[in-house]
Amino acid sequence: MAKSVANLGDVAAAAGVSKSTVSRVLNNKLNNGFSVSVDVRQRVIKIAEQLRYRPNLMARGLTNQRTRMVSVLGGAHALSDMGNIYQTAINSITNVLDNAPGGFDVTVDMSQHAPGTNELPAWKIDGAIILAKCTSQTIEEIKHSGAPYVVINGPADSSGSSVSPDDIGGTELAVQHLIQLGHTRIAYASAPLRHLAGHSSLRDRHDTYVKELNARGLETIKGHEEPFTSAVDYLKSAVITQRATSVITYGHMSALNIMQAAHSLGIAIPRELSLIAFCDEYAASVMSPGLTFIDLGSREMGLIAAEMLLEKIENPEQAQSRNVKIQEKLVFRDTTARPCR
Amino acid sequence: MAKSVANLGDVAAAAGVSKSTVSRVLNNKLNNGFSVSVDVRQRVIKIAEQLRYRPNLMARGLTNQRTRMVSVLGGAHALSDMGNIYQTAINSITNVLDNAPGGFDVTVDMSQHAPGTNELPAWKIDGAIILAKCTSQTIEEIKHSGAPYVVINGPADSSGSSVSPDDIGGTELAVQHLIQLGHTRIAYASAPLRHLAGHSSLRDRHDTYVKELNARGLETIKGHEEPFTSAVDYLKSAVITQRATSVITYGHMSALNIMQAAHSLGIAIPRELSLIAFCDEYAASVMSPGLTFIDLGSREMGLIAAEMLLEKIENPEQAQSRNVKIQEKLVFRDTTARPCR
DNA sequence: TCACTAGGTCCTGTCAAAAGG
DNA sequence: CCCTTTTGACAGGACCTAGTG
Repeated sequence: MAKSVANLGDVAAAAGVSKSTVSRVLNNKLNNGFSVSVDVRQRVIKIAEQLRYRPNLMARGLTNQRTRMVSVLGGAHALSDMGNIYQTAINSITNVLDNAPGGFDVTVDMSQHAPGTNELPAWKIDGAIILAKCTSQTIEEIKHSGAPYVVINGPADSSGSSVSPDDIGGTELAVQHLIQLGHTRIAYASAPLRHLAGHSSLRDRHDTYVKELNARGLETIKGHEEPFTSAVDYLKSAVITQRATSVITYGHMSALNIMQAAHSLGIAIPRELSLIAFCDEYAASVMSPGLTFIDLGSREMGLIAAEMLLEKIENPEQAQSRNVKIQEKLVFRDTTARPCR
Repeated sequence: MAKSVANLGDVAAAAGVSKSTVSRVLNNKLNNGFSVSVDVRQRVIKIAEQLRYRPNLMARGLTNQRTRMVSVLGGAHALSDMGNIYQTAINSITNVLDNAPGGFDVTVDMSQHAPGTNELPAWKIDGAIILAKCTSQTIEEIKHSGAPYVVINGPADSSGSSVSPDDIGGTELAVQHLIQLGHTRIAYASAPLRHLAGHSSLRDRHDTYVKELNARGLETIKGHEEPFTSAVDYLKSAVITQRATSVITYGHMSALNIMQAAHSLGIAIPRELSLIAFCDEYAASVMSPGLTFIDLGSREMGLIAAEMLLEKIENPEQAQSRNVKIQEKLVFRDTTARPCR
């Protein structure tokens, strides 16, 4: 009673030709000196449509060993932070892969895998994109399966490519911007986000802050060493006690907390405090007032990651692994200004 | 040179038994009077591990017509809003399905499908969960494929189940809460979100606001009819001109905008203005001050949706479609208080 | 009854080969 | 023997029915 879906044989029978002919017509295979009469071609196509024929991709994948399926790993933790950069990246990844010749199905794996277990889908995939990180076991599995992979905003070993934002350059831009505006008391507020533990961005942004200030003979503002727990307490210490006139903060969520805290302490932004954060265009666009931010280039990251992956899928032998750094850009808007003191 | 993955035959050869034996051992099939010696069983399992054998699911799916794969559709638009309820729902969906006997792979389809095209993955799936909405063509495809489906926060026709929050009840709770606190001038601020066009929540929340106020002989505050474009202008009209002492707003993003606007207009929350929004626990938890909100129960929605889907997958004949309404709950925190005038 | 296996089945893609002119 | 059009047989990997010693 279950609806039986039409298969190649059904179409062949209905069209009065062999299965091979149907297969070749529908797949447009013109290689081995193959040709069909216009007559047969049209009949086959028409009947396939009538019967709503869709090839059974399990059988297809069984023979040609390709599934045209690309998996995005690490979705569960990467998407847990509100509106973070990975959403934008995923959008551009799907754009590229959807529109690639032949097309790929992009699926995001959302399972929260217990540590030590395998993150790969049970399906054979043609390629993988990893958001920030995955377990070393997963990397092993991917390598063993032979599928190429690209890591976005995280490290890859020699067998895989990576695309990351240049956090060092971005932090330099932020410091330069504030100094050009006339600030000399510049604070750094780190992120309290749990799932970021150990991510290079934490270290890179912080260390560059310290290095840049030291290089210019400026004093760092205490509290930069570790994540703040209360934005109000942080501002009391950094702005009121230590007289910072500007804060560079890890991300848009911490920026939001700092803005709220500044309001409640009666500190005007940007008149009394300049604020700058790392995030992407989308996150910044939904905040008001317009945040001055270091654009991580998430759209570009997704684009490049997808293109590199595509190259490796199409050309497994030839394409080689690369580690690309995306330049971060300063977007000057309403939360930074000359200091008033 | 390409690493060839071990298959059933390889394991069988290495263990010195037949493929059937390996298959049955690994699948624990004890039905048809099948049995194995402890000896063979252990040897097979050990060798399978050594060779890192993983069944080729294409071949498996070919025979038993099940893929143990569940697809979440509508991810692209559902996840575009920062930190919205679907992320939480997806998390509980994956929890349930991962831990189901046998386990399911949950993948979220992220492609932004051109209107009129098919949203289904090319793969046969065992079931689908739809976030808010999908094209009617997709529904047709799912039905034709015979896979069961459940819609979260959206309408389903007779062949599918649905789980939605009770927006009418939730709005009643919000109005009641404000009235109990002593408010009589209650405003409603709708959402400017594009991808929500036509969603029942827009109508339900708005209409219930009007109905509840009318029923109590209270005047509605102008501006409720359509989404605001500028939160500052909205508050000027609703709070300053029309002297509203409280605002019910569509979601956490509009709440955020209103909080920012209130700050910049010098309106203290909750002393001069009470604010209440519809969202889930997670969104509310990252905002400060603690937002009073109507909890949409996204975790529960995901849970129930996954369980209903599971039931239909395991019991295609017996399980019947249901439309479940989740009760919304008021969470009283720091943005609502007695009016001061 | 126990312990195990051969071989057919699912459906598509491919290749060598054959039919028709 | 040519070319064009079409085909049958088989591979691919796991599962299951029927069957063996």
